[in-house]
Amino acid sequence: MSSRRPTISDVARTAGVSPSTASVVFSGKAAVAETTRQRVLDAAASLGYTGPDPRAASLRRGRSGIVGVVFEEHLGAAFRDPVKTLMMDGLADGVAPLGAGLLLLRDHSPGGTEPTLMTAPLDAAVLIGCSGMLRESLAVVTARGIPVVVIEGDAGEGIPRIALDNREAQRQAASHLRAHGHADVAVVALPVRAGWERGWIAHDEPIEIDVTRERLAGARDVFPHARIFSAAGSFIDEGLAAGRALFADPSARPTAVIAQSDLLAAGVIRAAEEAGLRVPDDVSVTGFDGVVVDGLAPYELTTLVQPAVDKGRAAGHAVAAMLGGDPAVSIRFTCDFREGNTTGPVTARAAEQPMSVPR
Amino acid sequence: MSSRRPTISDVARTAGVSPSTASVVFSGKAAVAETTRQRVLDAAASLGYTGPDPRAASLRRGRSGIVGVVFEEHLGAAFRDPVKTLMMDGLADGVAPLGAGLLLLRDHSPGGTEPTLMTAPLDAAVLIGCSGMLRESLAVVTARGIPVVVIEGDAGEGIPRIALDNREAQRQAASHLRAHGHADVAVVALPVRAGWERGWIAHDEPIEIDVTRERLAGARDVFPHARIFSAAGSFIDEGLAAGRALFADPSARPTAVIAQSDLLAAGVIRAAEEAGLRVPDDVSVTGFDGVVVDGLAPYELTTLVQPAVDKGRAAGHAVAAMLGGDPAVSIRFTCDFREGNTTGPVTARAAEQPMSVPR
DNA sequence: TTGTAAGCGTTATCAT
DNA sequence: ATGATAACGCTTACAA
Repeated sequence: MSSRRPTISDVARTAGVSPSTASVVFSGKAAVAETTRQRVLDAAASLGYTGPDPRAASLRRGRSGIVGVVFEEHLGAAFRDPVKTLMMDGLADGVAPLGAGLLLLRDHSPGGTEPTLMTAPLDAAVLIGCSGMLRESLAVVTARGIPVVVIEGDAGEGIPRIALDNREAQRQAASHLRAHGHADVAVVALPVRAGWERGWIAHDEPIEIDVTRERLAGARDVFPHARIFSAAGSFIDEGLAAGRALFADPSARPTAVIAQSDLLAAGVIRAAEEAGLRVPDDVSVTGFDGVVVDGLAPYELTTLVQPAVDKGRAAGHAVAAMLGGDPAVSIRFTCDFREGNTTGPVTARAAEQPMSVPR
Repeated sequence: MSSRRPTISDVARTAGVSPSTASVVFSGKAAVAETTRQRVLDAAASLGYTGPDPRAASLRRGRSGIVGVVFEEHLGAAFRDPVKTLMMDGLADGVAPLGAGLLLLRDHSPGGTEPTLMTAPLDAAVLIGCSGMLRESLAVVTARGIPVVVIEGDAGEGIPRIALDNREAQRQAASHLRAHGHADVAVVALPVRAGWERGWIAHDEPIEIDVTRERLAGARDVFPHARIFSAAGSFIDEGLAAGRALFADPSARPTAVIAQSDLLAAGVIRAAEEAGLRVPDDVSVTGFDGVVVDGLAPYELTTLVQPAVDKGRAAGHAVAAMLGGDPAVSIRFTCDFREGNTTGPVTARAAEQPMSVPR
């Protein structure tokens, strides 16, 4: 009907009050006489005014109520990872007090039209991992005074991080295996770098991804010579493929496998079953993350439970604090070792097999 | 150093040009002499200006470059569903030409501070499902002229929908089973309503969730008397539990199971194995969705492949079209029947078993 | 190719 | 409790 959408001024005029009064009616930031209030509301209703335009409000306020979440990967891939999903949950919680929503951002925008760290109206940003490409945009964002927090990654300089005791935690699992008498242990690792194809890796292979490197270091603290098969991602099928590689040669089977994620561990277990091995009697398997692996029952993984939700929540709190003017703080979370039924002592049958030769 | 962040006017002044020229340098919307351009860029660099403030730009332009995605559930739960994940992928694609990003929004805001359909600076909104609670906010949003599209749900009135031929598709799978001689078929259904606990349902049970009801109707078109076990969600473990219920009584085992999702089907298969039944020799199983079920190999589900990515993309296109002033269009997608290795003819051994009695 | 000018719709501040 | 005023920072006709 009307040529343009009504504004708060229109409402004010109709109600016979000033724009500031009308504004206050909608924001509730100050007391308004009930009769006035009602008059404004009626005017709004009659004009079809549905409340302040968030765009204008955010300009004036200097806040958009939006927190950007930046992923390194394709969005679809990111959400297949249960740990990331849990983190998102925590993050949503953590920024809730801020009244903020989460804007999904991809690291690299091929088309160029997508919103980026630089073009989106963000109040703050949370990076999940931090590859090289991102560093550049990061400089821009911090220059603009937008708080940034990095989860599982290093953005250098004074950017607060939400970290995990990956190495120490993984060492715990390894020690657990050693205490059970395991000596011939293999590692099924997360990817070595972006775009990695699955395969065995040499002992001096440079590992670009922080999480992979740290967890591997923990395993090597206990088993320096463990063979390492690096998967192409944290998926059950990748673990299955890795497990097949591990168990292919009956004369060189490890008695235990340290998987760097629960999904990989689940795949390894499946490969073991396929090879006629029983878990944990013939081979012990440890995971990492402590997520619920759909369909893994009746197994209960021996794993490191990481506080994924808390990590997300902490990131949310961190940006909230920074927005409030408080100094940025890095936090390091700790994993809990949880013994399930996928690890056990080396048995006669397992030990009977010829030891595999490292390398 | 400076008391406030530099604006484009500051840059213009420093460069000795007008604000509009500086603006154009950053937006690239018009030709600028190279020397002028460089002068502006230098000025920006010297002032530490990192580009136009997106908030101001969005007010002026009337576009924020943000599309809201509204979920009924907890974010974490939503992303555990591979179909939703795929849809998000398609959606991200679909809104890309718009240059828009996706803002995650939850249906229900317990705290009350969360951004909502009404308070977020959205150009458009996509609802995944549409529960009652949402209807109200919807009115507000549409009143404001913000385009809205609903995927898998009914928002009433003239709100465009992205739908699926659930009933017809499910009927195809059922017919396939009948053609193979199956007569004693059970259905493992998606939840009957929000908050549903798994269990058998009576034939007159009212089913509140559209998808569940439609797919069930398709199955009943062929097998009116099929017993129905409704799971609490689309998860492998739910399918496993359902399968156990189905196979518990050896004297009342169905020769085929119609699962309303691939994840449920995967669980049913696992339950079958657990019960010592071979798939498809002893029991045939069909799924729905056509997603890759991590860890299901070597089975390949007989299923209905739904174009999940396309659905998302279509939703993106739809809002893009609406933003362009074109009329809203509802789209109905079609599933493809795909025969895998989880269905087959009724065998002597399966038929040998006593038929189960419906009800 | 560059400049001028007029908002975009709201809210914070300060008076009254 | 209400109102007047002045930004918030930018973009885009239109004019030069």
